Amino acid sequence: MVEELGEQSERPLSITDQLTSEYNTVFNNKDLIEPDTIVDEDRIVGRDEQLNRVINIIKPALHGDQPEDMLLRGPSGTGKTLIAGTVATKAIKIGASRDVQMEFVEVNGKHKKSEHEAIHQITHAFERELDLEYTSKTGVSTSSRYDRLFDIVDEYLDFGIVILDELDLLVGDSRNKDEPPAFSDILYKLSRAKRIGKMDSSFTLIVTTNSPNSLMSGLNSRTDSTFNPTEVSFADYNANELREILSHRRDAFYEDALDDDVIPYVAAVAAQGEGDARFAIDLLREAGNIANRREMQTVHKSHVEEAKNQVEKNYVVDVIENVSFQKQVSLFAAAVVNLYGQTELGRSDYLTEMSAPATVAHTLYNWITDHEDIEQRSKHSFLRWMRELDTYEVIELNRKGRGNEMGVFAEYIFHNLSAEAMVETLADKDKRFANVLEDEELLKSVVQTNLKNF
DNA sequence: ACTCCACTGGAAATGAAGGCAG
DNA sequence: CTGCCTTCATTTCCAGTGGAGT
Repeated sequence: MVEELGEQSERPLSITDQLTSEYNTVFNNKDLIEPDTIVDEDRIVGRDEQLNRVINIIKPALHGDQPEDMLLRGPSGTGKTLIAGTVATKAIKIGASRDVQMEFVEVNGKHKKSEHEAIHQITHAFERELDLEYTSKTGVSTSSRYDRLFDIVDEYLDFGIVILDELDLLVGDSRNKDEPPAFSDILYKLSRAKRIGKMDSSFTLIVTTNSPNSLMSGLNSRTDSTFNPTEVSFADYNANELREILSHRRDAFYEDALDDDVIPYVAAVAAQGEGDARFAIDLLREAGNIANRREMQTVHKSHVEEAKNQVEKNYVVDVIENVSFQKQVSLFAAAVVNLYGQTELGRSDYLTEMSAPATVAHTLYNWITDHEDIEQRSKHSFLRWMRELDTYEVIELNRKGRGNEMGVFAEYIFHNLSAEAMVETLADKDKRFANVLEDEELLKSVVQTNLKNF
């Protein structure tokens, strides 16, 4: 606690000076283009049909009837979560004015590892919304987590809305193939609780997914018979819709802070990719940030061009920051090998430049963990983590051969975020990484010796 | 087609953390 | 406090895989 205060370093300008200096921004209301903002209904574009359907499905809740569960399907950034969240928020407001106690919570399957964790998160979110005392996560069976959840809904709510975002990603422990994925159990237990009438009150499930097929085929037969959602499809936005979406959020910026061609350009760039509205909005915001940093009054097309890189980088940085410490160490080791090993890497025929061979990266992992007194895990774990980071597209993993009867090896390539940026990001985040970098010459020679011996 | 070897991937085992009952 | 239980991360064991040169 006390340590946090001790970190102040000397600054050229006093804090007061800096805080009171002229504030230059192109943003009038930045909230409008923050990722998680739930916007007014009139800012929702090109999704009239979906909006109507979701509204009609939720509506019975306001009259004491049980709404259908919903499955919102479509690629990412097509407004699924936005619409679910917006309608839920509105419904809660209306409910409150009619003395119907409602609440909604949202969990994203992407960030959850297991059934237990997901249920805990839902329970925890309700506890927070309702100002209840938090109950602990570990040391308690999953089924008692469910019970706590049902108790809360029963006791404090007339109706709950649970949004399960990107649920197909919540596969849980994939060790046993015969076991259904985690989301199957979650859906089964939640929808069963309603049907069986465990509670006086009830809730509805809104599931969103990019790949409805893998979701529905992952359900086992029990779940299948209890979970029968109404499906609503969402398609990619086209450039026109993206343009309109962005125009509706134009007032995030000051009147003349946007060049005329900025919004069409952002829309075109985003439509070229995936038709992902989130990406479009991130891009617009980042372009604004860049203009601000340059202390310019207006955002230009060229800022968007620059922002493109930044946004893609941010996605990777976001992943590395949310990954466990051991995985960060592994990544750091691989990045260091890549960064300091260039000369050696270029020398060999079977090594790609800008890569790091797994074996050497692992040796460095061991070296770093020794050096910084970090707990050391097995090679197997190291390899698994790196594979995992490959599936997150943080790095690219290639399998290569070493030549005659020398076997194959894996090499890690840094595409989306350069090894240098990766090392910097991590060194920024944790002192121990920065420590390792201090002795640059030593580190360099360790890397190169190991590459030579490889 | 074969060989070598580092990696892969599944399954089972182990160990740690932490709440709960007695 | 002790023994027990659940979940989760990691380790251990083991049977493949596959790149590339012969």
